[in-house]
Amino acid sequence: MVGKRHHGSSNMAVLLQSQGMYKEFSGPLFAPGTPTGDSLGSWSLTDLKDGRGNSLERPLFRPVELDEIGDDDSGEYPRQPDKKRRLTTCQVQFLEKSFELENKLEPERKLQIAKVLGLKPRQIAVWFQNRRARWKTKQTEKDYESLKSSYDALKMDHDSLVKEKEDLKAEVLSLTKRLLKEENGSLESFEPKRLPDNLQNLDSTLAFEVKKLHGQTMLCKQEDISSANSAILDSESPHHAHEGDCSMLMELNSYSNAFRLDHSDHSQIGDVDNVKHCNFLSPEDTSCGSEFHVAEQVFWLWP
DNA sequence: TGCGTCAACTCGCGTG
DNA sequence: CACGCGAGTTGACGCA
Repeated sequence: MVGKRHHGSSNMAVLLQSQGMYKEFSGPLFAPGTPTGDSLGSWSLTDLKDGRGNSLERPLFRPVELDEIGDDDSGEYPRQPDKKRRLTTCQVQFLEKSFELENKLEPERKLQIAKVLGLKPRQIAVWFQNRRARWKTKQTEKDYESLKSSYDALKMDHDSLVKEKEDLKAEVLSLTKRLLKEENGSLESFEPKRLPDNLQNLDSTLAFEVKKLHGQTMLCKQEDISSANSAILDSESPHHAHEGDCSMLMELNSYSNAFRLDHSDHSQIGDVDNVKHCNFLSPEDTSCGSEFHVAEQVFWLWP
């Protein structure tokens, strides 16, 4: 018994010091008369506060009934009754602080805490397991809230971008139609002006790459734009429009697709798929008919 | 009395 | 194979 008392007291100091809790538990530990308190020295939890800041002067142990004390697994801890009983506020607070410091429980630490709190090591292990489960649940809730707010923000961004895109699309359509009207409705008088600088650069890059990769004469030439234009303007034969030249349209739409063509077979250039690639708007968007098909290409030819 | 919380249990799995 | 852990469940308990 003497050995036990000494052991418990020194364990307490070591445990509390090692956990940085020495100061908080520096007062007398157990209320006088607590059956197990006497064996563990004169510590108490008078410095512990409850959730409202009130001092907790309850004994660390709940009072152990005499008939609860008996043999258990280790023979060293009071036998708990079969009925479930809640841990005292002080025990929970001690465990919480211990959990804050380290949410895993090494065997030696488990024994020390069990001794300090007068509980079975098994109870400490169970408490830590349940505590980890509660922590994980809360963490999951936090993660969910965080992800949800991110999702909401992204969705708002996305929605506004979609709306902006629709507005721009409508504006393009409107301006294109207006442009055609201003040209007296005659596409014949429609002369494409010079390309924007960036597109001219792109075109020369294309030419270089075509020569380099295929060692052949460039399929599409910048100087053929005028003939391409007249072909494009032939709204009755979009297929034919690509046989002569579609350099600009191809470069704008599908750089890689253009290079995948088998240049020995020029008939592929006019394939339906390639016609699609030469459109900026989706192929499904054919509500405006061939006039719009031409108009949209003209729009991109226009500086 | 219904419901939420929590200690304790069971089961399955991973690890040394 | 013992041990510890996570996940799921059970049952006691406190409260409105």
